[in-house]
Amino acid sequence: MAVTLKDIANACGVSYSTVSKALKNSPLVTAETTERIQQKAKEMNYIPNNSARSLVSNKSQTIGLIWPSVDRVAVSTLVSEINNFLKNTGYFMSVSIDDVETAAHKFLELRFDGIIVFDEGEASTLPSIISSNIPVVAYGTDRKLEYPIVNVNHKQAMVLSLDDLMQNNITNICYIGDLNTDDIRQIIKKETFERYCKQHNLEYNMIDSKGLSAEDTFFALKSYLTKHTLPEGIICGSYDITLGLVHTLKDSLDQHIVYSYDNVPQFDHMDTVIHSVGVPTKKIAETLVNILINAIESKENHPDVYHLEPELVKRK
Amino acid sequence: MAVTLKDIANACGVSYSTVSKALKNSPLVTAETTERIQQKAKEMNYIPNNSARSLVSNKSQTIGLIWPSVDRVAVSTLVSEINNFLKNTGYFMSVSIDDVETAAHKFLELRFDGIIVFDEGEASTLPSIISSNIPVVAYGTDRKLEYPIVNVNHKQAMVLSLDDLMQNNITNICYIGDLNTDDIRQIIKKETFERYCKQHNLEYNMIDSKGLSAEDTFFALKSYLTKHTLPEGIICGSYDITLGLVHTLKDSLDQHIVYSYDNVPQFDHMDTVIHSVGVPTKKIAETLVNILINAIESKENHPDVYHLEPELVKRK
DNA sequence: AAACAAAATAACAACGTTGTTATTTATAGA
DNA sequence: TCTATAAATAACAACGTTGTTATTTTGTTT
Repeated sequence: MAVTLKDIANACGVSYSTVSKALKNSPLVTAETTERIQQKAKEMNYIPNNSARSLVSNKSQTIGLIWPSVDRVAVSTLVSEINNFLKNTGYFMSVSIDDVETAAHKFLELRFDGIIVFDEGEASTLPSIISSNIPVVAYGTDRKLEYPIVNVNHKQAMVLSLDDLMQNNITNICYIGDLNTDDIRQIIKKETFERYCKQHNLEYNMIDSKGLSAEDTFFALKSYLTKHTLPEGIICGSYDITLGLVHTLKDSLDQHIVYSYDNVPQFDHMDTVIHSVGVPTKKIAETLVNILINAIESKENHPDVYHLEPELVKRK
Repeated sequence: MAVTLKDIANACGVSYSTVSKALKNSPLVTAETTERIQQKAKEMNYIPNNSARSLVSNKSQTIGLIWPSVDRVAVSTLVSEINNFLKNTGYFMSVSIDDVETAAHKFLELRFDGIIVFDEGEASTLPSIISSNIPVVAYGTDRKLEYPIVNVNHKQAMVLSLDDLMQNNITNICYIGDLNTDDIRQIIKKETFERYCKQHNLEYNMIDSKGLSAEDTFFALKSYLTKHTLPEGIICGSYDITLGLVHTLKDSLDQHIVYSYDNVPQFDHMDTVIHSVGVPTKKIAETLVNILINAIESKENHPDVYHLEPELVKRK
């Protein structure tokens, strides 16, 4: 059985409430006894019981992150950064790869202090019962929810890429992305691309990557290329889709000018020149964490939509 | 404030202990009142408090998984499978991407029921204080620890590949893997390869991928190929390393016969022919979960070493 | 209708903490 | 030495559950 405050109290000949205070360096306990108690606690390998703590203080110092699509490479970078920021703020991050509803429900049972969820459209919307019981922040798209959402302005990212293509007089272009999906982020990319092209009378087409993974894209492109060719200018809907493109085109990639969504550090180390648009991963992570911690500490959860402006990073 | 048993009791005009029993479908409460109470509980959006439960029952129905290297693709498949098996057994999986010691300590504070840890050598060994307080199972290598460890027999996997190469009369071979590391799994691969080649008088060399990621491998190979060429037979130390090789060789890959560690489903969908050796991911996940759940329910944690035998999957 | 057993529900202690209140001990001033 | 005060420590209630024990209600038998 695990060591409790009472065990330490007995070993030290004091009451357990004194032990509790001593371990928290309370000024109510003399320095001398504090020292003695802490010494003993370490010696006995005392590990505080978070359940008991949480019960009385309503705090667990833990944040739940809901990440149903573990296999996406681009996202793992973001998850890593979020973990770093949370750690600096004194919170522990617990990740669930279950579906949004299951994960959120369990996080509530565990009385975690907050939830970060990757919003991927209707399917991942948290019921209001949940969001009214615990601070939630979503990373996602343009829509308004019952909790704050950090939006990386996919529209503007698309416009940045297209403006740059126009400036380089490349008018024969395509967009490769997940075209048939509920994921609003993907819908926005597609629609912005189409609207822009029509407005500027550009020659364009859109290629369905049939999914968001590199693998999906690889197969989709392989089949597409048996009948068609790719235009000079290419915009890819995500880092993983870009990987799929690179894998498909191989050596002939340098005949194209490629722009990719997701401003992840990986692009800097690639051997092929690929421009990228997006908000730097660190910036996204920092924003998500700040909003959530603020909501927890102020006990106010405003369902605001935060817009982070993307940057175009051009590479040589 | 969250709804408690007391709130439901008041709303129903019964005592809270009756509510507790009713929600657990205890035969001590009449079917009629059980129905009425469950109805009300749902209506009031009651969410049980795991902290209170855990305090009295010493169970959290939650398993902690320690996964410090989120960026490895091959591992994410395994993590996914583990989650599935745990869910079927009635446990929730909470993932931490913190370092082993930090994560394990927090899992203990949270009074989780068990821990799964990816053993990557000395640096990831759990102190005995921890393993004596909670059932632990490791996924890793050949060594004996204070808790059970599932070993995928990397030695045998290497022998399988080499035997197959010999049978095909390919005697000019190389191994691509992480050569300078503490990770015992990598050391075993390297040493087994070397010993086998010497014993059979094979012409061989070993190429350092300088890391375990596809990216690391890509750069290492790029630089290696400026001075050398690759032999016909190639054995890659992991799925990610193989990805790096594929990315580097591109079209000239079919001049080689490639064997890769990690028996992940991804290989089946690749366009290039790559043989793979390893224990199927599902098998590993199932074994890990079974051992852990057994240890939890029997309250006995034998520090056994489990050997899973790898399979060679040849592709056309 | 009284006596009893069985069924249903209520009351209570415990789990390991924290924060508040009560008690003991030490320190000082007269 | 005795009181007044401050400092140190102890005792206690509370958090939301579960499982055990106590009490009330219902039904049956005579």
